[in-house]
Amino acid sequence: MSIVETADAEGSVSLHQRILSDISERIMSGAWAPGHRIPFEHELSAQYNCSRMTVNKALSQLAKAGLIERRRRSGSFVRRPQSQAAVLEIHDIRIEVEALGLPYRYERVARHKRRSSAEDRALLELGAAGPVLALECGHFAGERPFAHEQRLINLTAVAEAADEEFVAIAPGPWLIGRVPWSEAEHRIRAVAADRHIAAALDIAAGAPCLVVERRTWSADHPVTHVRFTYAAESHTLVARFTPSQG
Amino acid sequence: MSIVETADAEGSVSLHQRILSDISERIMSGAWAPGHRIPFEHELSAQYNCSRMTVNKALSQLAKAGLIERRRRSGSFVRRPQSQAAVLEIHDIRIEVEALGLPYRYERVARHKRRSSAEDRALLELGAAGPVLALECGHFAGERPFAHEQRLINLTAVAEAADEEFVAIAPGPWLIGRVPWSEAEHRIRAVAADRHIAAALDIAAGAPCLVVERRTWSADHPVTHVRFTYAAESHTLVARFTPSQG
DNA sequence: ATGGCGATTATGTATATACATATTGAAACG
DNA sequence: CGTTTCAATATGTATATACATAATCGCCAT
Repeated sequence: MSIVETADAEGSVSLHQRILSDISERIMSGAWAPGHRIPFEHELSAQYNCSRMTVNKALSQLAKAGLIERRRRSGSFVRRPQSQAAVLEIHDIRIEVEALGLPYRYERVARHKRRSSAEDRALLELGAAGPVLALECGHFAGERPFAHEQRLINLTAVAEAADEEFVAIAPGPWLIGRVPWSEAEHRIRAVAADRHIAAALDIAAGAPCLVVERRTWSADHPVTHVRFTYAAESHTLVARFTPSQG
Repeated sequence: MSIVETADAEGSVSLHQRILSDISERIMSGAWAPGHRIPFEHELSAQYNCSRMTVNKALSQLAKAGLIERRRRSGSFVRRPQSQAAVLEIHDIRIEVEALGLPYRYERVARHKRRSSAEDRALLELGAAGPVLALECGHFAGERPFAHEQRLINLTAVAEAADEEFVAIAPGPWLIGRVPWSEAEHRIRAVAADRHIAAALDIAAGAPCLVVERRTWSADHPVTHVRFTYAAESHTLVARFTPSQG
């Protein structure tokens, strides 16, 4: 999320947004270095000839975005960037494939309904035993395998999934829109392909693969755990930067 | 950035924040599904017995966070989640290592000052030729190699780097705080270790590695390009979720 | 010196009010 | 019947005002 929304498209930006982008620019350009005290609210309201509330709106947003730190009685200060946070966009695989200009094909490989094993519960971070749906799917770009999907769905949280075959539709798009998620966690790592994955992706066993695992919660209930495995050549994750706090 | 900042620690939350978290919870839990019209500002201000401005503050934040969409004359509606965006925190390697409870060691392997080659310019997305500093560094966790760093610094943008040996301090921490960055781009992928990397990380050639590349700009000038290579077992990137707009 | 205390100051939150703006629905008109 | 116009409505922005809260400075007494 960019802080300054519709940056000077024309002259039709609100005052507090102009104040925000003015200050934000001075920080980004380095004119106001970390630690620098930016003008007090009453000074800015005099400069811009507006009320303190308007300035306050701009500065509050800058503080929430982590660009400045506000201290009562002392003023507002440019923050030192702490941890770099990048926004990683994780799209539906169909969209990723089609962005490459290749035809997308989906295939359901396997589907098992079972009582959750200890391993299932570990993956889903599930406390008690209950029914789960285990799925294995292939995603293709043209003729080549693009990604292999191994997914667990917590049927206690998403009972309707038990009646879905997932032949015509992939579980990802099926879940999106049906289940409101509140939280998710991604783990990204490199692995060597085991025999199973090697066969699925049509690569040599031991070849490097990128693994993206996602665990999703909805209102504190585990919903799904999915592991996507990509052959090394086929995929690069791109993350754009956000100047955020630490 | 979580939308509800200090969620009900005690009763000491501001009213607009309570309104925000009330609504946010109803959306997250699915009680208010995508497309649902949430109460008008004047209705909420009656419910909470507060002014419309207070409600407006809460709803504006929800809109900016992408949870709701506001339409003049029609009201505010729960948005359908579009693209999933996760926040990827990329820390300094020292911090990552120490988080594992292992002693951290840094080592500068090589340092070359040169006129930028065509490859350098491609990596930095640099237009004209100019001096660059090429660095190669090792990061160790205990006795084991943890990550290998290959870095280019654009000396046109960061002239002072020419006088730094980078023996005592790693280029990452050196650059942070000295150069205000405004933008960065990350590329994450899996590769097979070539002989050079294999030797540096003390792994077999062809073994899978996680590569994180980062390109950084400051006020539209390319500053640095860095490639971190991790042995597969040593590292997993963790990304937390943000319910963001698309 | 030093420890406490009150005054000062900047931010944090909330209010009532005002007018602008976009959009919709209905009435008026050709 | 279709089009234009207009009023109603919800949000968007800005104001002046008020009081709360936290942090700091300086004064004063010990």
